[in-house]
Amino acid sequence: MDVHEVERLLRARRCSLTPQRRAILRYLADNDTHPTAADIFEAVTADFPITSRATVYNTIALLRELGVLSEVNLPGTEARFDPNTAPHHHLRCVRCGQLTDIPTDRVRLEHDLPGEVRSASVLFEGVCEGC
Amino acid sequence: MDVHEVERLLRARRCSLTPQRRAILRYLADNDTHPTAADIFEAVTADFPITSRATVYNTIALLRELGVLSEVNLPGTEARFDPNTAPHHHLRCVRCGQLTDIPTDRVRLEHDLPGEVRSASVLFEGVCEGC
DNA sequence: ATGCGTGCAAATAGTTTGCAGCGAG
DNA sequence: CTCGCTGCAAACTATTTGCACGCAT
Repeated sequence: MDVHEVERLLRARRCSLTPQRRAILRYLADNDTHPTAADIFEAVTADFPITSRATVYNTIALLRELGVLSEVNLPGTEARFDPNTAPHHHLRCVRCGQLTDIPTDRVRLEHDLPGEVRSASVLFEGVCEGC
Repeated sequence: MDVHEVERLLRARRCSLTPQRRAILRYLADNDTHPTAADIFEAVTADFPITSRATVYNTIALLRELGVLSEVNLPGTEARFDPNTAPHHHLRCVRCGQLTDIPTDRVRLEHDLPGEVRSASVLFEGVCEGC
């Protein structure tokens, strides 16, 4: 996620570039840790102290509308967010719980589904390299 | 999900076969609609009126422990449950929102991930046959 | 009989909303 | 200056928990 591109998109929409939004963008840019809303709130509060949960949720919703943030849901966990909106897959480590992005070129996927299939994402479960 | 097999598993664990649990099992058996906890509560209440949400959640947790029920999480929706615990994939229709099971033999999946990969499930997004 | 499972209600967690005032453009 | 954005707090939704009683075994 490129901060400047997002700022451009926000301006095009006549949305304000408030300090809170900047702080959230700064935290999310190139963040591959799949933070929860609470993670974002905590990090942004440390950066720009006066920020409320509501603003974090509002901004998440806005970024999702702009198509620069995607939501990842896994069984048994809260929603997580991913500034990487290019198609990619995920590996969840069954040992440490960490979620890792997997580029599409490391996976070959074929199917014979009828109709129009627009996208496909794979969730792998296994042991990650760190474990 | 076979009701009789589950009842056997429950007995093996010395768990009671209460009317509420039977009603829940009856509803879930061969149910491919991926119901939410609220769907289950509603359906079971119609079948066996005296059932509380807590019992539905307790039973869901129990069935998950037994490995006969799996949880499916999609962005922007509550948790859904699937009595089909064999490996399979999903197709979410972008038009009607419906979630359909896709058998593994309709998909070919290869990857070069290091380490031990135990399972992989694909979420397709597209237009389903009905639409 | 005896203990697990139940309903109920309250607690908790995550998220959304209403509103008045502030601040970005 | 003006309207969108914010913080706050309350509302809401989904889920979990504590407890006393009742029912399956």
